[in-house]
Amino acid sequence: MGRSRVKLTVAGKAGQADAETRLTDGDHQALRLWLRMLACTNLIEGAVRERLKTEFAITLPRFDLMAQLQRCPAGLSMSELSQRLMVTGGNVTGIVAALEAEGLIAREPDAADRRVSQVRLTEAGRTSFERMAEAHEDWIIDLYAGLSAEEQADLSKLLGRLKAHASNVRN
Amino acid sequence: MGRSRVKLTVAGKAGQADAETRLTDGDHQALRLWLRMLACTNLIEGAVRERLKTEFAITLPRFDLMAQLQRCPAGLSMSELSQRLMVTGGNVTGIVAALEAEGLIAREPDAADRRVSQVRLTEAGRTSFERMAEAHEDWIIDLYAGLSAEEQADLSKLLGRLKAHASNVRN
DNA sequence: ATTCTATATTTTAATCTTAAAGCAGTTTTT
DNA sequence: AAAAACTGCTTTAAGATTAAAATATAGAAT
Repeated sequence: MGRSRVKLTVAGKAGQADAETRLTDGDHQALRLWLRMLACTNLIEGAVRERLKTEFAITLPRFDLMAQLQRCPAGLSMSELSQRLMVTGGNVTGIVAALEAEGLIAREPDAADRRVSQVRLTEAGRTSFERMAEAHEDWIIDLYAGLSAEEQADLSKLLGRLKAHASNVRN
Repeated sequence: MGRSRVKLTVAGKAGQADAETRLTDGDHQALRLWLRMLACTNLIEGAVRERLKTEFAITLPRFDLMAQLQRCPAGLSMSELSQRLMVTGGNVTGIVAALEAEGLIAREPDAADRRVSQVRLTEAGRTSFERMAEAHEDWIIDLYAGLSAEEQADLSKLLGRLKAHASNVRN
């Protein structure tokens, strides 16, 4: 992301160009639009990831998992987390293990079904998450502040229509 | 500016629900918009990944790298690829190695600077990419077909504005 | 020319991700 | 009840990704 011109010598995230940069006149409107949309999303997601890392030393997947747990103080099973996060079970296993090792979440065996683990935030996890969530929402608000409320509503509407259509485009 | 409590999730893939599904009334407009945008992007990107995999047995990163090379028949160095793809050099090293092993690209030492490798598509790579690119563009056109040309233009304009603003939101 | 600095690339260690295989426990069939 | 089928979770293998360290080469400064 457009850091300054400093030495992004070897390791840095390279370059200022984005997906859109590689377009040609011949490309179809939809393709151009797609690349622009991708560039936008990556820009915002990258900013969020970076700030979560630098300000709170946490990754986005872990933050997302904690967000689910905060909304369900009673706890969630691994399967429920998998569904809500829209990722595979194996993935949840790994992220839960990491957060548990950090003391931010805890697991308890389910009394009724011995296959199930109930996962919930610890007190430390809840406290930590609340601070992060507040900052996170502010970042998003700032990142979208270039659009007025009306423009945001328009954008939302167009995306809603796009989503509705794309969901139905099956092979 | 602490706002309402954040209830969010950022998507991954799998399952049916999407990021938007878990919003609450208290959430700020920008946050809702962001989650919707993320859901849209993930939906489309997921469809593209899946089809590249099932129809052409290739991953999206590899396809993207080949797309860069097709635009530059003279070849690109690892650094140039890194910049254009907006990923780190180490990442390019891995993807190039995989494509080279498949015979789709080739590397040649640069005559002028012995640190540099020039990478380009092989004949097989070019042929293969052309077929994939055509299908890819068709998929995108279909996925966006729920929006009229005007709506697509509106969306593009809004995203352009968003991108311009978000690029300037630096810490 | 020698040393210092910068650039190009690779390697390594982490994290995240999926698909598929495997294990353990539950439920349904027979 | 025994067998079969299903569910919840973990493990494994492969790929993508980054940051940071390591190499090798080039260019600049002394």
